[in-house]
Amino acid sequence: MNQEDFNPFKEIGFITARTHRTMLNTLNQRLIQNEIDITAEQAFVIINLFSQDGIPQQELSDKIFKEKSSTKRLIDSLERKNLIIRIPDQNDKRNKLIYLTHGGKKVNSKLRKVIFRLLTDAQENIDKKEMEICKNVLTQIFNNLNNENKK
Amino acid sequence: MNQEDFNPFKEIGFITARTHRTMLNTLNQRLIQNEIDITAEQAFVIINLFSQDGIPQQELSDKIFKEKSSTKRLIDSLERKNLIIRIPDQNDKRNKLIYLTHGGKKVNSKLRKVIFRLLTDAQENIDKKEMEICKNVLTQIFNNLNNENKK
DNA sequence: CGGTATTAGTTGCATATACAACGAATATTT
DNA sequence: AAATATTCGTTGTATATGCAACTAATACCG
Repeated sequence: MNQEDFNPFKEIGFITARTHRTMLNTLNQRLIQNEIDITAEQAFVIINLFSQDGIPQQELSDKIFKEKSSTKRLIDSLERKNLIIRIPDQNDKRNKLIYLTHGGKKVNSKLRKVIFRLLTDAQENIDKKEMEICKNVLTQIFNNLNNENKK
Repeated sequence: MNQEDFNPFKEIGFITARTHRTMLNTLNQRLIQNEIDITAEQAFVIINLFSQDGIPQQELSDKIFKEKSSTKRLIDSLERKNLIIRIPDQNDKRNKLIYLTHGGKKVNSKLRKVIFRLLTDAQENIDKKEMEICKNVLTQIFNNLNNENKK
């Protein structure tokens, strides 16, 4: 890569953005097709809560790598749909613990099937080793930039 | 990957989203630090226009893989900053051609330096061959899902 | 113990995005 | 040529996001 003549559209930033957007849009479309009334972003909150029920908002933010205000609003939208509930933490009144409702748990299992299917379709004709390399590279980029942000 | 026990947070969808967001946020921060008064998304419009000046909005949309209404609003914001101008196409009055202004061209060269620097930092300690594999995998995923959308 | 710093959650604000519906211009079909 | 279909740009609507500023609760420190 050369400063003079590099083509930003062939670089990792643009390629990652494009693929991310496509996966997100496809998931959103499939959620509608499968009559699961949540968005792709909300889906990841549900799935995370299923394995870690009753965690504070801040902890959830850290898991899904979103700003706490963004996470709050996702939680708000899920609460309106009665898929999660917020319960104040008696041990530390700053915290609000998030729990999946019965409805939330039902949605979770439908969700997982749709996501699994999407991932399968997305990875068609891709070598498993190359997929692992891809994930490692993306994780390394994330670490490179993230460490720097903490300086 | 097994339907029963796959962990969505270790799959390509989540990893791509996380890395994309981090690159985007880092670029936005650096643009502010370098006193370039545009956002990361607007930056890609400028850069694309520099190599393809005077194209219609629709064509620009296709290049940057965004919905035409999203593209329109990016163009609106750049027009407000006097970095681009819209000129109606006399040959086909449906089209509006987008041109960089003098100010837009000046911003473009500052931009490229910042983006080049970001890409360099992002790719620290990453093997070049593995980076190429990563780009190819992401492009394949994009194609897999994109072709399907057109069915 | 009391003042200060940190943390969790909230809110306001600006930006980005997709989808659907629409009008105007052009292309296609009959 | 007239009717129909497509294309381009626009707008309304709903969602997502980050940053900064704020409040309340807790932790830390002198």
